[in-house]
Amino acid sequence: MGITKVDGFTPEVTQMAEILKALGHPARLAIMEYLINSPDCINGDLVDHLPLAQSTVSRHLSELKKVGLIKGTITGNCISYCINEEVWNKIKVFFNSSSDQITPGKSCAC
Amino acid sequence: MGITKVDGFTPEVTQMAEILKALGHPARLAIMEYLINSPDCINGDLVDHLPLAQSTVSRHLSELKKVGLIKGTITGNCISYCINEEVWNKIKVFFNSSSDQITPGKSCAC
DNA sequence: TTTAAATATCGTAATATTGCGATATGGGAA
DNA sequence: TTCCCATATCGCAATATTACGATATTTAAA
Repeated sequence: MGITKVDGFTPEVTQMAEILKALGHPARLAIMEYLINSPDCINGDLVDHLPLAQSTVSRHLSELKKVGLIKGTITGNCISYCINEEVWNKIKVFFNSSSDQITPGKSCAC
Repeated sequence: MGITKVDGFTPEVTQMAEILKALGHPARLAIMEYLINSPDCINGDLVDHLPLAQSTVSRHLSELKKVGLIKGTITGNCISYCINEEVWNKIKVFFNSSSDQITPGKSCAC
C-alpha cells in the first residue's frame, strides 16, 4: 500500500512521527545541523555542502518547512532560513520526558 | 528514484537518520511509547493496542529491532521485547547537544 | 525593461514503504 | 506426536519517496 495509517493513533504521536520522519533522512538531518551551526541563518551555499542537486536540496528544505522544523523566507538573493527552535525544543522535551519514564534496569528476560 | 543517497554524508548523520526514520511512523512511535510504559517488557497484547494487523505489527517490530531501538527475543509464548536504552539515550544526547549549539535569539531576517 | 542570480516547481523514472491476508515457524501442552 | 497458540515471513498491490534535469519564478541590478 505505502499509505501510512493514521486512524487509531493520538494526534500527538502522529505529529511527532511526522517530524521525526522529516528528520529521518541524511540530507535533511545534515541540513538541520548546518542551520544549527550557521549563526546567521544564511544557507546560500548549502547546496555546495551537500552531495545533491539544487532542486533536490530545495525539495528537502520544503519538507522541513512543511513540518515546521525550519522557518524563514527567501527575498531576492537574501536567503533566510533558520531553525524553528520551538519545534526543535519540542523534540528534545519528547525524548527527555520519555527517558524519565523508562524503568531503570528493566529486565528483558522471562 | 526512491533511493536515498548516502555518499557524502558522515556515518554519524547517516546512522542517526536511520534511527529517526524508524521512529518516523505513528505505529512505531506508539510501539516505543508502549514499551517505555510497560515495566515488564511484555508486549503480547501489543496488537490489541494498535489499529494494525498482527503481521504489520510484527514487521514494524522487525524494523525497530533492525536499527537497534529495541532488543529482546521471543521464546515460545514468552514475549520479551524492550527498549534499548543505550540507543534511546543516544538520541536524547543528540538533540540535547544540538540544542546547545543553537545561537539564542538568532535573527532570521536579512 | 532586460539581464543575471538564485531558489522553487514540474515531470519523470526507479525504488522504497506500507498494509493485509495467507502461510510458515516455533514452543508448550495435552 | 499432535494440537494449539503466538509471532515471523512471504507475496502482493497500492502508494510514497527520492533524485535529477529542465523549466518556471522571483528579485535585484544594469
